[in-house]
Amino acid sequence: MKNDKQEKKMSLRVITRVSFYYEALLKLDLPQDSFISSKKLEEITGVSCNQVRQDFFYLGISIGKQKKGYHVEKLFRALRRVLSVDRGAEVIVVGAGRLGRALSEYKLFKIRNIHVTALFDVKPDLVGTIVDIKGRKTPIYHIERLEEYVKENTHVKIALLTVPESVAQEILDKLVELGIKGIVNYSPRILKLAKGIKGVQLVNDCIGASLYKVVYQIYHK
Amino acid sequence: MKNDKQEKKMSLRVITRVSFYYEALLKLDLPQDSFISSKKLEEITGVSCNQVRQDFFYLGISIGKQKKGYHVEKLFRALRRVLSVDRGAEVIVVGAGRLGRALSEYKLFKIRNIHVTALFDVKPDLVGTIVDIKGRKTPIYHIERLEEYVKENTHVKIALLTVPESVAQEILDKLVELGIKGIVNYSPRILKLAKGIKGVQLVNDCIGASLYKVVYQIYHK
DNA sequence: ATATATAGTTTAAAAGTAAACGATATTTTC
DNA sequence: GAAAATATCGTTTACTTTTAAACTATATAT
Repeated sequence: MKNDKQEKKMSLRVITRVSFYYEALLKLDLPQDSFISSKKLEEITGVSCNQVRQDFFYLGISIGKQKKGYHVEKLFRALRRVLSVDRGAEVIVVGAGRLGRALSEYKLFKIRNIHVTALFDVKPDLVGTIVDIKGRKTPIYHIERLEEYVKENTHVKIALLTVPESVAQEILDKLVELGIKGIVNYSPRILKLAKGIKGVQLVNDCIGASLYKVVYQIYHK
Repeated sequence: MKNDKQEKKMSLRVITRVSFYYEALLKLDLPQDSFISSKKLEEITGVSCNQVRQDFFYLGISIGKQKKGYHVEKLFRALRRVLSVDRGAEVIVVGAGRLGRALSEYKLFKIRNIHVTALFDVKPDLVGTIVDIKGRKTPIYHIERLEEYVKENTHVKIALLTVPESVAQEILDKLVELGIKGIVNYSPRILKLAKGIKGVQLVNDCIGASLYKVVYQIYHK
């Protein structure tokens, strides 16, 4: 079966791996006209060389040279394109607790051209303060100002949701109502979009689950 | 094909969902002798009722009554058993940055009987301080004391790894060498166990990837 | 007695992963 | 310089896991 080279829809797994390839290239900072093999990418990212080639095939990136690998500059451009790095994104973080602030300064967002422009919370000791995110002064606003902010900053289309699960669904609905088009929910509950909502991207991510798995595996061996 | 009811190996996906069921039961706090249906569990956890039944079937939990659902007390016990909640776990966090500290106070660890007993870091302004984790005073030690700590606290078998990716592999290897049996790696790189290592559980979890996915999806619609 | 809600089970479909294979450019050997 | 060996790719195939749907049975309610 031939790969038809048209744009494919990537799953979360694929996107994660492709991001790793991109970040590996950035980190290695090889000469633009050198080559990197799938084996080398395995070393750096931990993704098997078979999987690397499979991903490139799936994405229509067929620029490899036998016995050498992939031309660094070409690969770099190809990855930037599939990831839409050039377009970047400004996002807000709703819930300025430890997790929210940790995400705000997540190192790898910067090189992906993703920037947190504001945080929101209800806690009086957080609201009104300014956090420093890689040199940028970023404010924490009261959550009441969410609506105003989103309406004034129409380029902000994405929110990271790090509020307690008890209010997560409610705030998600509010965000969607305000026109937010992408949400990552980090509360330990699978949130859902209200019926009939189209064109909004929602990803649920439970960061505690990995530890659950390890605990489980240790007791079941 | 009959379900043979022997203990099955759960994947991360299954464990995550089962944890949600367990946490939903805790949260609802229904009378012990009432019933809860798969539909109701869908409402609370976001997991479809089909998937709920499928999971229970897979796990050999067949305690449902038609037209009523699952007996709350029985279900509660069954879930505790498959998750090994009773045995609990004490874990350490290596890397006391924002993410490390966020995880330390992760609400749902407590109800799963998981407790962080110590954090480790190299930063002078962190080392020596005490953080309060749900009422427990928890120390941040210099990472040099890792070996000593692990050897003195042999019941600690699990570590959460929240260090920069540049040192992640190195510290993972160290942890394994010291006898740690389970590690969750939160750095954006797929770490691997050294060749020949058996009986150690490693899960790689990249918390930034979900946002990457949302950004991607928004630009590819 | 019939209808309905709900479970348990099976089946089918989709997604994801790993492995194998053939092709070819470069390197090595004679 | 020619032939053989090798590294590496692109592609295919097979396998496994995961999810979704459909179906059957039954206890309760009408």
